[in-house]
Amino acid sequence: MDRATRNRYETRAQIVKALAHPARLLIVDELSRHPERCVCELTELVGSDMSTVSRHLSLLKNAGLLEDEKRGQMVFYRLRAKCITKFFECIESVIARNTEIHAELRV
Amino acid sequence: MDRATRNRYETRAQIVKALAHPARLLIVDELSRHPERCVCELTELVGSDMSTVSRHLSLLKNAGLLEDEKRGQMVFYRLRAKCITKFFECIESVIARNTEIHAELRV
DNA sequence: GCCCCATTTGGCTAAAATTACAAATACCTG
DNA sequence: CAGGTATTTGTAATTTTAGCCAAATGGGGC
Repeated sequence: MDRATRNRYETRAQIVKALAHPARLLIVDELSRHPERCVCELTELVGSDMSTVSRHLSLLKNAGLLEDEKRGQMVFYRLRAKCITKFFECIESVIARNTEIHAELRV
Repeated sequence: MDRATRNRYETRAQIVKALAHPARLLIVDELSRHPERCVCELTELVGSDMSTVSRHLSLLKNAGLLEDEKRGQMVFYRLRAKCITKFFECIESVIARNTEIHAELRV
């Protein structure tokens, strides 16, 4: 495999990694249901230290999944990649199927 | 947030984490284009040690994304969650948009 | 049974991710 | 400008992940 191809998968992985955390999935989910949310609101939602949430947010932003806007002393984050929502449906279908199979094995 | 909700995002994250690696994305991509592939073929594709690839595969399988079938002394893996393909399109669109913006900043 | 081949697992090391606390920054208010 | 609030960044400890080599497992063929 050539370097370009390898780089493409590396780039993709970077974006997927940005999503690969429960707190960050929660944040993205929240932002898919609301036009925007400030750091303070998201901090309360996630329930971790604000510094931790801020890092999660900048990670998502660096991946290109969120955008931010500073208004006054607050910073508002918005979801930039709306298509992510469909991905969640796929994930849910996988979970549903996994649960089915678990149930089968149990019977 | 209650424990059930927290668990839901934890479960989702586990699946996303399974995808969050260039080699694993490559594997899933390959399996979306072919009905099945044995470990030896995937090992050659990825270009890492077979033991490493085997671990990637069992990770994806445990997440419910792949299924395997042993025939003779070989093990064949198949993609179980076809909808993942759409996710890749979304990722690609994010990458495309990121590149655009980079270009803008450069000019 | 013995040897060979494909795959998985154990054990270990190195690298990356996560988190909280503390300190810095930035902006608003009086 | 002083004080307060929202957010980010520095730092350091802990945990998780990745990778390879070597050894184990499980079939197949002679």
